[in-house]
Amino acid sequence: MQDHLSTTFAALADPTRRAILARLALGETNVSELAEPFAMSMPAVSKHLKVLERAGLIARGREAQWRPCRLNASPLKEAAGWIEEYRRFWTPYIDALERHLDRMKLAESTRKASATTRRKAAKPKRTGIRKRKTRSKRS
Amino acid sequence: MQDHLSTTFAALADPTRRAILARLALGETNVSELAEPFAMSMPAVSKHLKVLERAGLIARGREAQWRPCRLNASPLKEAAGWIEEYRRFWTPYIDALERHLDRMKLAESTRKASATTRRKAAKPKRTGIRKRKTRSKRS
DNA sequence: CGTACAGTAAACCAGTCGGTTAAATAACCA
DNA sequence: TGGTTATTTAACCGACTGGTTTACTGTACG
Repeated sequence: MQDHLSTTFAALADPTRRAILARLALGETNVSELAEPFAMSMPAVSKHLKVLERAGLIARGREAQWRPCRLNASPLKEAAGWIEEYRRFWTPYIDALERHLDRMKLAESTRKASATTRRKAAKPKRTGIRKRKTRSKRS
Repeated sequence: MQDHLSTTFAALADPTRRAILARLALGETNVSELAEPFAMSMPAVSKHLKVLERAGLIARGREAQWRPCRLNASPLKEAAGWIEEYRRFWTPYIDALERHLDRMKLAESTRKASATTRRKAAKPKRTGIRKRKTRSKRS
């Protein structure tokens, strides 16, 4: 796993690890207390913590025989930044407007496209996607 | 992979798939055009698309022999919502303030903790984490 | 000192992931 | 009809994941 973003998202792609982060948002604790709510062995939790640590999402210290864990949210900033780029696509009004404009622009470009040199391979004729109705199988 | 959030984050945890989403943010295309920038076979891209589709991040239609793909960002909304809960932990001022208050509260609670019945197993004495200095190996 | 406790490491296992090649499906085109 | 193009499916592979059990390392404490 090369890039920061990938390790961050991979670390977040597990409900146990997200729950651990949620717990750590309440303050630092040791491993046993983190493990307590989960129906799994300590080594399993220890592995999850290692994943979170390698993703930079937690920091671990030493306090006698305990290893206090603390949340470090800075990788989340990067992740949030990446996702944020797509906000306009889920903000309904913007999305609808955008698609409308897109369609307009397309209509216009196709109107004068007859004479244009064909670019790249196979720009499909773009009649739209039919909103999932025609997906055959895959119930 | 049970929950929505996990499948979404898992789908995002791959640079190829994020690049595909980035491409789709520019408008819908077919599979060949999506595959073009990547040094991998078509079936590999097809699998990535299937992952994205199962995560609800793209919708696929049919246009003759082409399968136009379109971005569907709504799962990102949920993901952004989850991450957003942690914003205060990476906003520096808020974070510092919060940790300060946390330390105050702790100092106070430990001051009157001598008489308290010991709760749960091993609440560590919480002298802090020493910011990664003592992590022994793991260069 | 020895014992109990907190946590990690090692070895193992089944299942998933990201990729491959080869073959199948589907639609167009001559 | 048969060929070309776009895409998916199938079978396979090596690597990684998420879990287990068992054994080890520290540290505290009686």
